[in-house]
Amino acid sequence: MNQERPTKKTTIYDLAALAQTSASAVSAVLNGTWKKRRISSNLAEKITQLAKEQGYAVNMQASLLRREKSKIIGMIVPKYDNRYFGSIVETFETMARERGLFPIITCTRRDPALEIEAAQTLLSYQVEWLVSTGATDPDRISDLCSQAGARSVNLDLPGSKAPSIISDNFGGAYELTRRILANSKRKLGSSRPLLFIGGRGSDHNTAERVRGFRAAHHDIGIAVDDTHILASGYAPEKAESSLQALAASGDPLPIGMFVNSTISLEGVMRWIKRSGYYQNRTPVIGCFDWDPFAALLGDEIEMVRQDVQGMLDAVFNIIDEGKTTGLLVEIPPIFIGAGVSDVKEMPKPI
Amino acid sequence: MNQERPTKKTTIYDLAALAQTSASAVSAVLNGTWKKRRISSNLAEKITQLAKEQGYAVNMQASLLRREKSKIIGMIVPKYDNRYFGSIVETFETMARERGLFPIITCTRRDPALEIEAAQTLLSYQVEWLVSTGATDPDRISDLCSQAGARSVNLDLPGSKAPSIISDNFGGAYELTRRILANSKRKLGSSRPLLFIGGRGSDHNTAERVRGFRAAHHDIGIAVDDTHILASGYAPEKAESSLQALAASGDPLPIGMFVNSTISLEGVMRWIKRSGYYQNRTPVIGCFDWDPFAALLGDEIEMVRQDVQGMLDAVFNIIDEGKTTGLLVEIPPIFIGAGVSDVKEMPKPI
DNA sequence: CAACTTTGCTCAATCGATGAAGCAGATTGC
DNA sequence: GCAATCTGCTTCATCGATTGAGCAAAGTTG
Repeated sequence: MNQERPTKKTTIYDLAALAQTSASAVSAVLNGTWKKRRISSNLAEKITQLAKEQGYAVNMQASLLRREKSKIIGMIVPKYDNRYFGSIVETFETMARERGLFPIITCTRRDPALEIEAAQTLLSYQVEWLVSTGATDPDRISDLCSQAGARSVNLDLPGSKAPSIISDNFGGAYELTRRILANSKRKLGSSRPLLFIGGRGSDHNTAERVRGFRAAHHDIGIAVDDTHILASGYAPEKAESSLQALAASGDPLPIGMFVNSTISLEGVMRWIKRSGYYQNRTPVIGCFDWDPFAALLGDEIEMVRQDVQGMLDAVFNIIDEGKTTGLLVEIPPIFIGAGVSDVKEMPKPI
Repeated sequence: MNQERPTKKTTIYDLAALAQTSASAVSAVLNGTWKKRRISSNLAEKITQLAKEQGYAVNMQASLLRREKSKIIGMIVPKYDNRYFGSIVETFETMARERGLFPIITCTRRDPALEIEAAQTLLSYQVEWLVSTGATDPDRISDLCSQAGARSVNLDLPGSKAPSIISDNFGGAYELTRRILANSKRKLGSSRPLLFIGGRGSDHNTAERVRGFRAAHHDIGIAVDDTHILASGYAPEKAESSLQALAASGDPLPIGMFVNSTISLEGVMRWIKRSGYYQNRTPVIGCFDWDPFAALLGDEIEMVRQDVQGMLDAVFNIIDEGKTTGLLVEIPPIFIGAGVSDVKEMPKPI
């Protein structure tokens, strides 16, 4: 069954020859404009039949070259190794397809140089829109896009040169902190300040979450210990070594933690298990992100789930309307399991 | 900063006009063939400079139309919602790029119709190779590919019309079962048959794993209870409801389980927690797949990690060599944490 | 200095699909 | 019965990049 297959691809010219007609008739039939172009349904049927037999597939390169719109939408994503990005990508693909757009996704492994290169490649493929997810330098990408006549949208991390859709990091962190503090009080009788761990202090999201974290402490009159804000990176190892270092300093660790992502949580849980620091009583933990297994890891892990569907609804809303103003949309994250939350200062999107 | 941007894209003709030269000189300079084509480095520099200033990006559609090879490689993947597929996709992208290939990945959400449609779309984009990961009907896809003059490779689930790379499901399941049985004996004193849960009985991988599961039982002289093989699907809910149904039947559940994937494990863990069936003593569990949080879920979860890097090395080995014979390569999975394993009957790949 | 070679470029065809324009032949209107 | 309209196609230019062929000018050789 595996002959050497130099099978030259069937083109509309081949089909035209077979059907004794012209290439343009074939083209019209196969792209659905044949009624408009007054091709008889007789010929249409014949051509369709032949195309099926020959396993004809349009050459997109040729087709797109001729058309004005590519109907291609690109996405840049940092990693595929957690549920958040996985879900973003899967939802994005589905929603793009629903709109007749062809999604091309590219993973840049948090490498700034690769982000730029990937953006350029996607632009070469004539994407009409480029969604930069968690990009280090979204404005640079927006510039490239506008040079190439493509539109861009930022997701997860905001930029100033394109519409940006992000989680309400401040509001979410405020509420999450409030809950961890409440759990901690319930469990231990008194309210004590929490540890903040994970993320990069320099990025917008982490900064906003730290702000929410501080605000929640402030509002119930607890002082935050600045040495207990450990935003040293996203990798699990970073979280592990930060905890290790802090524990080694002799400073007693807080019994409650705000973990900035599931990736960091991985490191935190591993350290807790390995170090035995907390012995049998595990700390009260909250995580700004969600993972099904992490959610099962003990009773006191409070998780905020970012509203991926909501965020992508907002992204495609912008795309559908063709907006390009630099607006910032904040989507409230979802608190799972627990009852109704009365988050204050949580601005409604749009 | 957001003018209405009808910015027509810069073409080689625009650059040619600006540089007072011909389009073909511009083309030669920008695609690196200018030495071969005897363009002076003077002109080359001038054109390069202009291209940079104008933010020129080659139009891939035009370029690919003219070329013979597209250098595009497609991948079809069922889901992005677990570490296994996430890691496959990320590794695949990296390895493709290393080879100067442009990866296009598409997610089909385990929908057979979407698989075919996606394959066709990718072929329209002139992919040279198509890697079908976990496809329901890989042979159908191989047929489409060979009609279109593209090559195909199957990953994770085997087919008969293209080279297939899969985990050594039999060997892995045999060893995993052996370990669960050993753990169970250590914990409970006696060896009792396990429960097999998750996956689709009809798919190759599940069938092979059941075979390994049976063989391991057989080899230590324990009979497998056929009603304890629950391969009712991949979704977490399927696992949950199967367990619920089995428990409701009055039949006491085994105290050891072979869970066929992390997705199923999600349902299993949820059911165990919700139902309270096992009360405080959790069953001895093994999972044919790996997840960092699941690995932290208790002490007795034995996990096999599929060797993604090894599998993709094999995939690209085939691609690099241009092989098309229908060989089947089985890659041994990795047992983590535990010491050296003495798996018998584990055939070496290739 | 005539005959070659080399240098540095341009011309024009081409890839496959698309769609505006046009052209026969059939049909309708008055 | 002749113009106007309609039907059902075909012709051809076009999208942007690539590349074989070719050409003029400069340089080399004997």
